[in-house]
Amino acid sequence: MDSTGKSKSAGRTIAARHIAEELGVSISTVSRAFSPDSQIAPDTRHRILARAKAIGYQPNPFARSLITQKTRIVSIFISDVFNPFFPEVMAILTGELQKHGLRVMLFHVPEGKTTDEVLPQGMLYQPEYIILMTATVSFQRTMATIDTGTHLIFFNRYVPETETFAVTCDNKRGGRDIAEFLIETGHSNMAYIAGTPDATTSIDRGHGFVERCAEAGLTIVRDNLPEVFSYEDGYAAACRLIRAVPDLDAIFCANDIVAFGAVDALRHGMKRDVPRDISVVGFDDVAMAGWPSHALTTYRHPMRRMAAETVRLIREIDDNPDMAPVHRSIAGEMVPRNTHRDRRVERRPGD
Amino acid sequence: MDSTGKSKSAGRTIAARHIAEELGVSISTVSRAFSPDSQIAPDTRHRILARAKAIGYQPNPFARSLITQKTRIVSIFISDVFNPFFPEVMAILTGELQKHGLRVMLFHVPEGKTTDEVLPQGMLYQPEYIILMTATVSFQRTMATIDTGTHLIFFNRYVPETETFAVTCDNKRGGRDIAEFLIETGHSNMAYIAGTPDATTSIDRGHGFVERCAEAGLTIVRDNLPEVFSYEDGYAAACRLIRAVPDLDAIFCANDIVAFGAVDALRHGMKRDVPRDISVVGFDDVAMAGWPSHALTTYRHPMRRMAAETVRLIREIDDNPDMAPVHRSIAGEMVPRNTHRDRRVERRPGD
DNA sequence: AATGGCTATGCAAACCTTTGCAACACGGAA
DNA sequence: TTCCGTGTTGCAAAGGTTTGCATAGCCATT
Repeated sequence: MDSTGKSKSAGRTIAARHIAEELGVSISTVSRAFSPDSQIAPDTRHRILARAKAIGYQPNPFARSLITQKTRIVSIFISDVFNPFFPEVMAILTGELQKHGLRVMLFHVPEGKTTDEVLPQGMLYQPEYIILMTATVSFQRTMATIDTGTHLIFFNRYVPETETFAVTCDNKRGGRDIAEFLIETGHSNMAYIAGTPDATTSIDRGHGFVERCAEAGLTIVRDNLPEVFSYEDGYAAACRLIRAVPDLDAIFCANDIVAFGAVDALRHGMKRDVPRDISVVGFDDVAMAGWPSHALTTYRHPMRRMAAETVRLIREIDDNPDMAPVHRSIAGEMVPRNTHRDRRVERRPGD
Repeated sequence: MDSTGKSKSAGRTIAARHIAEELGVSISTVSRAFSPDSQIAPDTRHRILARAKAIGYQPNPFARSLITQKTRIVSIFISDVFNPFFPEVMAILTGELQKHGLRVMLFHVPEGKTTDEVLPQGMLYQPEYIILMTATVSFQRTMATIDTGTHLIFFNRYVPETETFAVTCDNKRGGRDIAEFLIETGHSNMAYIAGTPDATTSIDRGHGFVERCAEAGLTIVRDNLPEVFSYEDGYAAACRLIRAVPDLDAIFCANDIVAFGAVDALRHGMKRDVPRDISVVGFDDVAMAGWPSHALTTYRHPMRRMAAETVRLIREIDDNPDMAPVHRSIAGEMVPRNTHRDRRVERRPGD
């Protein structure tokens, strides 16, 4: 009997039922042993938990979330545009969330598609949180998602018009700090190499930089890259700038990769001495910025703190689901290395 | 009536029931509309699917997998040791799997823990596939996992003793190719800077390299790094090697990052001219290996093809679940740039 | 001794789906 | 007309859990 199809690896999953039978209690009691603030005799709970551990039982999360409507899932949306800290961010995010009983599901938004198109797929699993590392999400979809009770958190970007949760680097402040630094060290003829014009990160860095320069009475040259942030783009942009304004004394680049391109362009392509003739400052402080071969003066992106902050934010929302959306922007810090030079000494040797 | 607690955002989830009521059919029929080879009148299916699309209904994956025992989930385990292709690999893996209706869950194995300890957490979701990018998994746990019917796939590493699915770079072949290349270009006094001795990748690269050199009658110096692969390790190791064997004419490094360290050590620390005095070859071909500032001669890691191959493998297993474990190792290719030099010309100018 | 209150447990409904089996309608063949 | 086969649909069980309500036991109070 039992005919066919039932024979393969019989009884694969262990359910609460098994423990209940073994210990002569009801399924409900087993269930209660696993919810901390349930009414159950300490001794009973202990016996159940011990037995569960022995045979490796844990409540089935699917069945559980089917009834509780709480999935403990956070969906992270990524796209092809990667930041250099991606591995660390993923490790921190996944590791910390996991520590607090949350699971990470990953969704990819391919080149030609918008986040709006992929979002419904992720929503099927009714995640409690969605972390968006992609840019392309519309106002309408954002609102529709929030309506379902899922909390949307923008990571390293934000949608200016809407009121949503966001954790970003304080890019404007960063731009200001860099301007401050360059002004303090005696620069007066500066340029900014921006990234893609729609990236809020690049825009804000530029804003801060220009703003602070303006306060000091300086105007700066700008070069808007047509495409994404890349080494080659930085190389080309630096060449263009030097041809247009030969007596530039500093270039601020929207990120380190672009800065590496710029430094190499100046040194090899345009035969300038960095930092003697001209200073270059990046943004991010990627690992190799610290290597002796580059020793890039840059601004440290608080990516790890942002990841940690995101987890903290999620826990706060967990405790208070009706919390109003907040935008946490986190400051980084100047990392002076060897691609800038203090030009004040030339003018005021006695200072 | 309805007293309390029931009022918040009523009827959030839309279920098959709703469509059934609207269209005057049973829930079963709605369900059948979504399984392609189910007996249902084409017209009925059409009506249901149309209505579903209109109100945005899709079968609840939790309830579905509760009964079908098929979760369509693949769990990926990562740790803190990252390869430089991590972002791309994740994008390819997630994107492709998603295309085929599979979902990716991410699990992190923290520094002090072994994969064995975290694996049970991931198993709770009964993934159909597990992709392991971490090293620390025991034979015993491996077998226990396979017993549950979950397919274990090692990515970029493998457990030599066990018979499991694995997709790796053909590291031995790579080592041989590099040896071949250096011998061909007239090198005869070579060294190898290995990574951590337990990493199969590093071991196999070394094996292949040494083996091919031995065939040519050459013995090589080896330097085993005490710690993980890093720029600093490469720097230190190169210094050690040069002090021990001053007339070295080539160093093969277990990866590009180490190679960058070695190049910088030779150039700045040990005052050697690379490639005039000594050649350095890396392994991976990370993005910056191609930048003019480095122009590293290296070996291209077929990481993208490996990711694609992993997806293909999963689809094959999908079609034939009893498939015997296979180890797919994928070859890369030499990428000659400017950190090596053809030394034959010095000896046989007329050749 | 009887009652009240409290704690610990069990029952059963609910969450949403899939699927074997039964029923039903319908058309064609005998 | 009756019967049978075919194609379509519904019923109900199953999957594993959580939780409101009811019950049972126990101790303490009057």
